[in-house]
Amino acid sequence: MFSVSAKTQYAIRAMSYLATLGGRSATSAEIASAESIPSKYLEGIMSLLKTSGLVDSERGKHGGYRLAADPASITMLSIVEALDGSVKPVTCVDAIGSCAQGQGCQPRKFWIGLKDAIDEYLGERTLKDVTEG
Amino acid sequence: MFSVSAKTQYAIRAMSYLATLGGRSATSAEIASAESIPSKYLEGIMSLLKTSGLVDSERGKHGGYRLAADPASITMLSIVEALDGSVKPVTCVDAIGSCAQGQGCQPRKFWIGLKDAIDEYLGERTLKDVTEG
DNA sequence: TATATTCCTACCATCCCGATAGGAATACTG
DNA sequence: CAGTATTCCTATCGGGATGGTAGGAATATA
Repeated sequence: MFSVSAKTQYAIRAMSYLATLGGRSATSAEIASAESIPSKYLEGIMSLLKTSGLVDSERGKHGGYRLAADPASITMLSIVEALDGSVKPVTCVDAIGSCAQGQGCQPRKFWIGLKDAIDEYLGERTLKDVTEG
Repeated sequence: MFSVSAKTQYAIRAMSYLATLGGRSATSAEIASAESIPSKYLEGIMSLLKTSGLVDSERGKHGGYRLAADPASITMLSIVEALDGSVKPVTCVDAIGSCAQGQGCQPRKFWIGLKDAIDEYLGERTLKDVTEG
């Protein structure tokens, strides 16, 4: 359980690849080829990364993608959230007044604690940590 | 992302309900009614809990389910694993030699670390913690 | 104008999941 | 033994998410 979508795994590999380029930009096709990711599928992923501000893009000839920030300042949490949304074990974790049990709901506290644990782990590792040995 | 299946949430509620009975047994139908869980669906869930040794069951008239252990010694991890399997963000976390990158694969270490963080959180809370206020 | 790229929309196939149905096995009760 | 209440097993189904494809519009360069 708690498996990570292919989309997110692809995104991490794409980001890692960009991190190795030292600021140079790469086209979606180049990344797809280098990382063995379905080319057309990756296009959509790169768009999501763009929307979230994790990469910058340029269109037209000689266009492509580059990291929008230093690998050391891009958290894994930001990548994961860009594709699959925020960590939410159960739907009520962010619905403040929605719990019929009120603010003392113990299960809800339990799930929020899990979310916090995951967010903390993902938030304190960066793309640099995962990319470099 | 990382949402918990309805099956697991149902299971936790069913286990919580059993925990309130102080050792008395309850039928699947009673639990379903008390917790507003689809009755037939819950039957299958109880079977899984039985297989995992979390509950004991008796068939026939006056049959039913009871907790197999004290709520304080049933970890949330054991419940979650009974239904959705072990925490496995990516498939390679437990495939020792399967990583083409060898033992130094950094992404794999990252995912294993996430698994460990989740397992630790779930492993150190018990049914008692979640059931009681 | 030609070409290479991002970007947008629609579509499709497949799998997973929540849920239902029906009935077999089992155990108690009179 | 007959009836009944239960667990347990197997099959099925509909819907939604997911991985992946297709085609083309917008945009930039040469």
